Amino acid sequence: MSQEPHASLPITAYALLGLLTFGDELTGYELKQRADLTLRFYWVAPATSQVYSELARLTEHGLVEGVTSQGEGRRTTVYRITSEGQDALRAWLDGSRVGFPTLKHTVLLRLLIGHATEPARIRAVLEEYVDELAVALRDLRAVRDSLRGSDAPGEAFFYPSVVADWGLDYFAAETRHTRRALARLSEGEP
Amino acid sequence: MSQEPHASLPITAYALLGLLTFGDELTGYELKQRADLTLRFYWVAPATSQVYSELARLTEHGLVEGVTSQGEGRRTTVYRITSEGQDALRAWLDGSRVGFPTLKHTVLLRLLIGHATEPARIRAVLEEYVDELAVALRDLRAVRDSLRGSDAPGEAFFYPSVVADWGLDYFAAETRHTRRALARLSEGEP
DNA sequence: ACAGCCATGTAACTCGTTACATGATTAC
DNA sequence: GTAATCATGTAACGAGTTACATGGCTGT
Repeated sequence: MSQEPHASLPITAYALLGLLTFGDELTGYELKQRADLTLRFYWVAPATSQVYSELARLTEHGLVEGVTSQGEGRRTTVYRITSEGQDALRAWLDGSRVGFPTLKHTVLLRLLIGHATEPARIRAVLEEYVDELAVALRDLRAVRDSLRGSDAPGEAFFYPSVVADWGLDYFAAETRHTRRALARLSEGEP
Repeated sequence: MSQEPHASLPITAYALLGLLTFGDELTGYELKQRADLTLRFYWVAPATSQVYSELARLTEHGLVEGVTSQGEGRRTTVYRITSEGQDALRAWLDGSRVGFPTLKHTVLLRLLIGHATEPARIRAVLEEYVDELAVALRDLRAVRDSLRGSDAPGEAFFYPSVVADWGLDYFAAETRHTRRALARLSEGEP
């Protein structure tokens, strides 16, 4: 049970809590997999160890409860969100300042100081990024497709599908921006 | 002088080092301002204390050197990049894996678990984001405009101008994506 | 039998933040 | 004279990572 009702958690804790609101109970391991699948595009892919420590803290606060099954074999704990957890999540969504997204864009950072190396190297960096964007697009498209069937307004995966489509648009836009920068770099030299 | 030539620094150290490659010498305070002005859009706006501690470390490694002027009044230290620093920066640009950008998108995170609160709240979050994007666009446009005059290929601010234009495209795209999501949310309800 | 995945953690460490402290200089 | 800005840090802390340890289960 939660002693401190107003203890503020890191956003990642709410992110993990949010992943538990889609109707199923998950082990730490599964939660990590789910985070890797979807959350990584918009937030982070937390380390396995962090998933477990965050789950421990959420349990302490009573926002999550785990059922441990100790057969003779492997010990596993399945977590589900509690109603206090639902309340806390909603309070976070409703009450906290939104804040501007943070971008840690290693490609743009390199481009910014491009004059410190050869133009060919910068072009190579941008081309590598285009390739990686294609991979990300493919992965995210697979996720998006897996939501079909319950992505209509009111259905379970409506919001995730809106987010996935946003992500697809985002990667497509990034690809265009990268191509535009490459064209700009070619202006100077043949 | 650097004892360990291969001690790997955090990326933020290279980012700050990169800000010192535009031909001028800066105090820690000025470096922080410059980071707030441009770096924050693509990387981070490091805390003041981190700027100073990072400068101390860069100095230890011999990548930067500071000249302290102790008049009778205020003590100030102006930093410039050394040739070892130039080499290290170039080695980082050329040698390290690029890596995919990391997005910590609080808006998308909230949208992902939108079903945990009222639709009206989610719409409000998105509209707030559109407003903040407008501010960011205005700020970045001012930066971009300040580069005019030396933004042609080969000139001092060519790369920064490419980056700034990319950023402007990015914020414009984000605005479109947010509007699209808002439209999607309105499909369900009148 | 052995590799690879499932499952759960601990320990040490770094990055980066907030809060705080100090004092000089400039603008009104 | 006083508020804002310039300028430089220290201390405590928290988030998150990497490396490591342990062992059961599954497919070939």
